[in-house]
Amino acid sequence: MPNNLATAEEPRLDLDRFLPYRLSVLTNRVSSAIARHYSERFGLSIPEWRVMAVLGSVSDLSAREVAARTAMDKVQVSRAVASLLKARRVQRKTDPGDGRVGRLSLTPRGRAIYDEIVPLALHLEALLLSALSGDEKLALDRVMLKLSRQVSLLQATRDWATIIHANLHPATDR
Amino acid sequence: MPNNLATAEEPRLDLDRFLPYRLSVLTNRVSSAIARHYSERFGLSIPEWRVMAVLGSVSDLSAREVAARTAMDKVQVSRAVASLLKARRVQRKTDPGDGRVGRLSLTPRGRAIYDEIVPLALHLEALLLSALSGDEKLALDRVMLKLSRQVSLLQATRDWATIIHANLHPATDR
DNA sequence: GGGCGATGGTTTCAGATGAAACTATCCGTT
DNA sequence: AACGGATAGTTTCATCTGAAACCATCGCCC
Repeated sequence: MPNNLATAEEPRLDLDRFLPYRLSVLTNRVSSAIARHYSERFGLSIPEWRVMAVLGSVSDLSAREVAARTAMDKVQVSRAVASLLKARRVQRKTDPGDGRVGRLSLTPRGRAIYDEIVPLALHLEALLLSALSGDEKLALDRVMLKLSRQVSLLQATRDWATIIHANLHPATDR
Repeated sequence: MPNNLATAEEPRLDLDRFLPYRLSVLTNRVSSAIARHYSERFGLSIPEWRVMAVLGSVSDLSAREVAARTAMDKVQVSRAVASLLKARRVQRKTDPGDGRVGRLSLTPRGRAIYDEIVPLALHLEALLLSALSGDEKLALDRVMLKLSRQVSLLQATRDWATIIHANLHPATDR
């Protein structure tokens, strides 16, 4: 059995088999390998790259919309955009109908970088995935979807932590 | 096909299907949900919790050994340990045979917290995994192992980025 | 058309983080 | 036993990050 729970009669925690920990280690290693790459070659941070990635496929988004599509918060987006503006990689035009909103798009310079990064990113992904069989890739896809949905569900549950805690300690709360 | 690469005849990047991105979003959501929990209830950061988690199952480790087992670097461990020492959750005894080395272990107070957290952590993991079938759990386990090994392999490759880049642009390097 | 709550976005401040410098101890060599 | 390089661990410094405060504009209501 792969997870701790399966054998959890007497509670025992082995970090190496604990899913949140494994996820975190794997992700950090993947991210930092890739980040180093983006950064060395293009001086892009991950937030900046994410903003460029979405603007590369859909233009004229507001910062709010970029945030929604990248799972970043508005502060992160604001900072990434500020830096990209300074480097003339994206441009902002105030929305004609709403003075608060800035419509963002790649400049030609930004587009050139985008066009160079995309094959690179895909190649990196392919290298990673080359360790998996076709079935495993499909399974990974499905499992990640399910886990994502499950996290959303759990987060949406009001007072998740409390509920869990109540489950574990039915009568006493501290 | 689940990944971008499979359809990469004309390079196109959809962030939502890009593995490193998906991993990162999923992990961050899992981690921050859990971190909020540890932090609210016990005033523990993730690094601190990791240190406690390994000391809970193996005592008298050095900071170096803790780092190795948690995939943290020595600075992170040093800071986490400093904070745990101050809170009297772990204790350090200088190694009798080597004055540089501190042997770390949980104090009774630390052990009490550990004993309270472990079932909680396992329960959280179980909630997450409850979205998956048995087969899917096994597949997840296998796939994560393979991906981890692949990342190691790629990182071990000298000058990974350069090699990739060379593959993509056989003749010109900027 | 003048307030007023809501929304888009930025700035500030304080704590977290990483890289590199630093300290202390150790071990092998002479 | 003294030097020099290696190792354990800490501190410093500069950057990053997140939360909350902030500013501007908007849409609604009177």
